[in-house]
Amino acid sequence: MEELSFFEKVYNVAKLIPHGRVTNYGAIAKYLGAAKSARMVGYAMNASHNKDVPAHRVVNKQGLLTGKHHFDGTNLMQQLLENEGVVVVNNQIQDLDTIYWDPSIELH
DNA sequence: TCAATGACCTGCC
DNA sequence: GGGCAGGCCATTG
Repeated sequence: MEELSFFEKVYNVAKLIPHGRVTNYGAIAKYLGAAKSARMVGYAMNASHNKDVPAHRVVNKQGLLTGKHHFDGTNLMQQLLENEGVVVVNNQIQDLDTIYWDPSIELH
């Protein structure tokens, strides 16, 4: 795992996000041991379009779909989340505490 | 090649 | 308790 670059690690963790669950950039960064690198996680998501990474399951800590603008459609990200049972209103995830998934806790 | 930017978060004043 | 600036790695101009 440590042989992989930061981006590779981000991709691996993002792939482990359960169906219908969401997490934030800081949680992934913290799990990777770089809590201050949350920015890089977001940037990695930008480069994860070619990868098999569910970038739509990764949002900011406020539960806002800040990266939705980077998807093809206008509300594609929201559609994908709603398709998994995640309630999204006005680009903001509802019941975030319920569907929140923390890799540092779940994956230990 | 150097400098700036980017789907953010944490810590300090 | 709120606001501001720093930090991180990779990519683009």
